[in-house]
Amino acid sequence: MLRLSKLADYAVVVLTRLEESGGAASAPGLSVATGIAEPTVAKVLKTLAQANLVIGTRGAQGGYRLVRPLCAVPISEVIVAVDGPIALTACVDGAVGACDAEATCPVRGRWDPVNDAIRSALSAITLADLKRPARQPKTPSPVAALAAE
Amino acid sequence: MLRLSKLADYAVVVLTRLEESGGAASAPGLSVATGIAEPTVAKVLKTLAQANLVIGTRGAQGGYRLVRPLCAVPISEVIVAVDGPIALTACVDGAVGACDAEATCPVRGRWDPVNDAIRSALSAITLADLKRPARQPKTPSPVAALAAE
DNA sequence: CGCATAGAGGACCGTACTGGTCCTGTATGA
DNA sequence: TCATACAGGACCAGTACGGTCCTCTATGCG
Repeated sequence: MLRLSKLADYAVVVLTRLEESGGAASAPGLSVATGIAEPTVAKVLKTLAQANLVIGTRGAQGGYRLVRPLCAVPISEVIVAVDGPIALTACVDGAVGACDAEATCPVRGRWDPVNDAIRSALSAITLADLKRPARQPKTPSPVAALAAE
Repeated sequence: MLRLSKLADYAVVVLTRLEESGGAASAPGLSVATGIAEPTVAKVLKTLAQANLVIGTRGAQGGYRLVRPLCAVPISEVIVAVDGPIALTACVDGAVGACDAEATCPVRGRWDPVNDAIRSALSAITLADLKRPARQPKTPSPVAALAAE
């Protein structure tokens, strides 16, 4: 189904909520705000912190705050942070040994353009583009431009 | 990891091999040609037949043949045939009830542009684009155009 | 100074999905 | 008439993911 992991979905939700909370909030607070279980929210935030998308401060009155505004965060970055590198198949970047039929594989290493296309498509969309209303965006988003082809 | 199913990978391999065999071959024949186990090849071909990407003829001397040349088959079609609709998350096309936090979800239904972007990116690449050499394509592929943005 | 809060970083387990095989039925050519 | 090959399932095992929990560290407040 070409599915994205739920964690990545949660990450987007949490980050969006984080900005709505003024750019800073705690994991328990975000849990009640989003309806996502607290341990899960914490897990997502910890992952995002490792990717430097948020910064966590410990102690009482601690919490997480956004490093960049959502409009400066492409979803590709979130996906990479949570799900790892974007690669549709194992046969990427000339990886050797990942596929047992390397010798006979007729599409050897040719998924790369596909991966690149998806990467660039995801890089063109920022988290701000996923936010609620934005009914009539003044400037047509790159998404629309891509879809129009 | 945003992974594609192996079956879809196999499908591309099998279809490519099918064209190299003159557009027609049997499942056992494709199995030995690709190195993929015969039951798996059969499964993939059955799926592709349901999607009208190949046509199977029964009986001795039977087999499968391509309906369209590879250059007329976007990979998106193969992926949809094997893996189902391309949708990164459950919250697609305004599906209701799929997400238990619909009420509070701040990105409700906003993954759609992402899905569209990926769909269009995958639609712009045909199976012919994945074939072996094609080192210096005369006409820059749409993939390159997308990546250049 | 001590305690409550909150993040960091793991380990851990159940489930659901995928990959892969196999079985039965049907069609067709030699 | 039989061997071949597709059609359409059911079926099983391995794995990866989602989700929870535990321990440790840091920090603000009473």
